[in-house]
Amino acid sequence: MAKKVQKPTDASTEEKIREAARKLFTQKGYASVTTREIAEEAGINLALLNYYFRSKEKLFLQIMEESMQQFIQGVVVLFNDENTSMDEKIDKLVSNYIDMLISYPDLPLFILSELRSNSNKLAMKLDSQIGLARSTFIRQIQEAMRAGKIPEVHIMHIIANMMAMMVFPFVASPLLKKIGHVNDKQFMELMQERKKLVPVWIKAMLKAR
Amino acid sequence: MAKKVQKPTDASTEEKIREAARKLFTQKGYASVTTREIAEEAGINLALLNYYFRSKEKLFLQIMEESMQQFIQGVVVLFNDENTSMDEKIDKLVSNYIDMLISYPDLPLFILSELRSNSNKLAMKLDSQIGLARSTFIRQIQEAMRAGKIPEVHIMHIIANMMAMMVFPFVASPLLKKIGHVNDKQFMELMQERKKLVPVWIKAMLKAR
DNA sequence: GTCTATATTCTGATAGAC
DNA sequence: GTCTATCAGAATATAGAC
Repeated sequence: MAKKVQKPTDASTEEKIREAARKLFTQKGYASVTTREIAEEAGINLALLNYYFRSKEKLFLQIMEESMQQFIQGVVVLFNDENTSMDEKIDKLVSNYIDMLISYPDLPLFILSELRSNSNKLAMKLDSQIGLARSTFIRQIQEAMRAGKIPEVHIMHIIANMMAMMVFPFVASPLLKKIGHVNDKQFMELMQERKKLVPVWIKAMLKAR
Repeated sequence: MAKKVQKPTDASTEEKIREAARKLFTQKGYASVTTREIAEEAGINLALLNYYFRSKEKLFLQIMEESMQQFIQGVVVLFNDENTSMDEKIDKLVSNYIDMLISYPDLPLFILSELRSNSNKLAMKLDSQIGLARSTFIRQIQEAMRAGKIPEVHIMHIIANMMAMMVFPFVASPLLKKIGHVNDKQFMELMQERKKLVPVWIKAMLKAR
């Protein structure tokens, strides 16, 4: 009975700030969020933010590293399983990844837009994430192409297409809701539906010529 | 011999500012751009920007209206042609739209990210654009579904999939370049390739069940 | 570790001369 | 119409007390 008695705050202050920053950055982007907002959202004082993270940018870079890992690694990890067929892998990947996106719907647009406006700051962090991804993910697909199960196209097309089918609806959600006349609840139901539909579409695409 | 003699500036000052703003906003997003930057890029003084547009936000809303029109109308206009088959429409739409995206590769990410962080300001402008889109574009597809040429799924899926295949690579270009080990030139060549590939993939997807 | 107060720079916008 | 100079407010960051 030591730790909890000493401090009335449950989650550590550092973590509270990190959580607040993650929420606001993901919702509004780096440039639109002020450090005061983050401090208020975290229920602490502005000075404390700089005490823990030294600067807005350093805090941002920490958040971005975690976010990029979540965004990219999610695609990769599942492809490391050598015991399932290509088609089974697609089923699993899509289902799990869309589940992740349903939990963090603002994640992809956040990452992609910060990657555009802050490419200089983030190039290194991106590289380290990609490094882990390249190795296993891509080899799997290229083998299937050489085996003649899939028409030969540049691997980037395949990756782009698969990511597009999973990620794009979340990136364009405000637009798609308007065009499709669906509300937030219906939209999420449609995303649930996509867990079964997208694998069918991807497999059809892969074989098309 | 009146107009050009009176003013030494070739493109009207107003247009120079608009061009500079469009360029910077699309590259970096509303919040990351300062009015001073825009003035410098336009080669004029900060005060002039406010003289012509009264405020940063008013300037932004003008740019956004034009950009959204270009982004959304491009998809729609081509679907108004009643004299071509469904498949021909897809070929034309994809080819023309990807051409547009090659000319303005930053447009989609700009619009989608501003739509997230400024949904309040932009809701009206979005509605008026969508209004024009809904009518013809969607009816065409729904007819094909009722005719049994396409499995019945929610129309939003179809729109999302088609947009995803055309737009997503441009939204995720920094990521895809890294993962696919392609440079800027190769990337654009792959986008050219997609003008022929995407229609094939879309048709395969539409028929898949 | 946490706060208040403050220094410093930046940003949007305007006043006023030409 | 275009510029210089400047204001008022906001934002990041730090100093210093507790």
